[in-house]
Amino acid sequence: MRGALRRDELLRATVAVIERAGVAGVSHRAVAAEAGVSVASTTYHFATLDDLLVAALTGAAEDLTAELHERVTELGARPADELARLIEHLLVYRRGRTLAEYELYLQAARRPELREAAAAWLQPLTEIARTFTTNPQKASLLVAALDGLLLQSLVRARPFAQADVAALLAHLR
Amino acid sequence: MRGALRRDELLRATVAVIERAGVAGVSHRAVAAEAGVSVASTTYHFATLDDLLVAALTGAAEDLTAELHERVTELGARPADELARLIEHLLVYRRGRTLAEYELYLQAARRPELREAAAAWLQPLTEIARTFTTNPQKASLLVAALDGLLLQSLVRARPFAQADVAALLAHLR
DNA sequence: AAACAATCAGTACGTCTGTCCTGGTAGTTT
DNA sequence: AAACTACCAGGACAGACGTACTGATTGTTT
Repeated sequence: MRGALRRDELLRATVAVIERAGVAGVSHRAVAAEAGVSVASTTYHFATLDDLLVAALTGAAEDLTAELHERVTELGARPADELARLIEHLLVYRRGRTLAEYELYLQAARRPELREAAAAWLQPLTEIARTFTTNPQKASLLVAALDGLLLQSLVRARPFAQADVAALLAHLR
Repeated sequence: MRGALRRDELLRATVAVIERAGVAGVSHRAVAAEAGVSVASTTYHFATLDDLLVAALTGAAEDLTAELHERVTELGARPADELARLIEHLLVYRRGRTLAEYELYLQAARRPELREAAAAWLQPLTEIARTFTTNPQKASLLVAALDGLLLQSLVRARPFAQADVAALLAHLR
C-alpha cells in the first residue's frame, strides 16, 4: 500500500500539467516528468489516460469542495464583499488552478462518468449562495452568476474590480 | 481566389470535429477527413494547427454574434419567457454547437490572440441583457447568469425546465 | 529466512501527429 | 498561346503518443 503516496503525487502532478498546458497537454509522459517518476509508474496506477483524467477531476472536485466549505463558515456580516474577495482569490492567487478546474469541469459535458463529480462541484457554491439569500431561486441565480463571472474573468485575463463585483452581487440578496 | 470556398468549408469541418470530439480531437487529418479533402489542402490554408483553431474561434464568434443579434430584435413583451426559450434552443437543438463554442471560448484563457474574439462573444449577450433591464449592473449580472446557466446545463447534460429559467431570470428585471 | 505481491525503472512497438516537399492541375494574366 | 500563380493531391519524415512487456526491487507475510 505504499503506492498510495505516489498515486496522490501523480494526481497533483496531473493538475499541475493542466495548469500549465491545459487538459490537452496531459500525457503519461508529461505527468511522469512533472512528478519526477518513470512512465511505467503512471501507467501502473492509471492504466489509461482516461483513468488519470477522471481521477484528477474527482480529486480536484473534492479538494475544492473541502476548501470552499471551509470558507462558507467565514461569511459574516458583509457577504457581498466577502464573496467578491473570494472570487478575486480564485482568479488571482489561484488562477491557474481555477482555470484547470474549469477545463476539467467542461470535460464532464462529454464524459457521463464525470457528471457526478462535476455536479459535486456546484454543491459548495450552492451552500455559499444559501447563506447569501434565503430565496432559493435567487440562490440558483447567484450560483449561475458566480460561475459566469469566474468564467468571463478567466477568459479576459483580468478580474473584475472587487467593488464592482460586490455591487453586482448585492442585487441578488 | 477560388480557394475561399474551400477555406470556409474547412472552418465548418473544424467546428464539426469539435462538436464530435472536442478541441482535443482537432488535427489536420481529422479536419481533412471531415471535409473530404486531402491533408495538404488544410495545411495550405492553415499552415499550423494554431492558425486553424484561431480562425475557427473567430469565425464561430462571428456566426453566433450574427445569429443572436437577429434574435434580439424578436424579444418582445415577455422577455423572460423568450430568453428561456432561447436558452433551451441553444442547449437542445444546438447542443453540440454550443458545447463547441464553450470549448473554444475557454481556449481564449490561454491564448492572448483569441481574447478579442472571445470578448466579441459577450457583446450580443450584453445587447440582449440591455433590452431586458435598463440597470447596467443588473445587465452585467444577467450576462454572467446566462453564461453560468448555459455552462451548467451543458455539464449536467439536462437543460433546466424552461419555466424555471424564466422564473429565475425574472428576478433580474 | 523464504516466499510473495506490490511497485516501478527501462524499453519497445505500432499508431498518430504536425509539418514539409514534390509535383500536377486548373484557372488568370499577359 | 504562353507564362504564371493559386491550389491541392500524395507521400514522406521525425517525433510524440498510449500502452504493454520484462525484470528488478522492496516491503510484507508466513
